[in-house]
Amino acid sequence: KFTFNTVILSFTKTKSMAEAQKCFQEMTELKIKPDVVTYGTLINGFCNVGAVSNAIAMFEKIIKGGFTPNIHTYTSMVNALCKMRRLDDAKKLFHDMVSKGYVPNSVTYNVLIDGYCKHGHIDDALKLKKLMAAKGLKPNVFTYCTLIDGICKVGMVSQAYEIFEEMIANECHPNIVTYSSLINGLCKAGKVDEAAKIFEEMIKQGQAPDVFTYSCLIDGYCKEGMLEKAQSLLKEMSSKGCIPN
RNA sequence: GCAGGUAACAGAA
Repeated sequence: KFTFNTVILSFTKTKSMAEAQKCFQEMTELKIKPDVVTYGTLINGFCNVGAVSNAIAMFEKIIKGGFTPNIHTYTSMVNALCKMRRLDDAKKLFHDMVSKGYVPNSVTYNVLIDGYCKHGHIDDALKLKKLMAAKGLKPNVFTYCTLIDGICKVGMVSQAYEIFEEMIANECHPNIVTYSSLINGLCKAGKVDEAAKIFEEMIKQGQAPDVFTYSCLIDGYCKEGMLEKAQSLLKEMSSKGCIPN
């Protein structure tokens, strides 16, 4: 069973859902009982290729079959619905889940926070962050990255920066995604100089910029017409072993 | 038989 689960997971990671399903079938033919992980892996796999209807079908099938989903299963489904822009359905499932006695963990909150952010519902996202804190779940790097990106994207870069400061004050260490999101936000707001400062800061903090980080800043410089800066960054990234794509 | 190992969240163009 563990072997099959691992193989199925590999197929879902390479987005080969046909292979994953074949593997699942093979496993049942061998009378090996799929478990909650097997179903969870498949559901998440379907979600990641945008086949949310397959995910929902499988979710309903296992429930009808008397199988008990766990928090991972629900979280995957909530995430899928959010990514499909079906925020209301996602919220509904979240509440169903809670009313059935499941306790959302930080990933569950994070996916819903991301859903709210991607819809521009920043107030609701922040409320959810408060709620998770009230439940004793500390916002983590994912929570902060999600919020910083979301808040930047509704054009409230200075508020995003406040969240960034809050995360540092709460001893949650910014990572490459945090810095890149903030740099992107600042660049898109035309604040390339500030973005460059954050870029320096991240290096000072021992976080090596990657292709995403460089792309954000290079794009920022280009859009401001600062082409020399853009070119020197392009050179710099190659010299630091970060291959431009 | 027991224990352990497997699945869910964030960034650019």
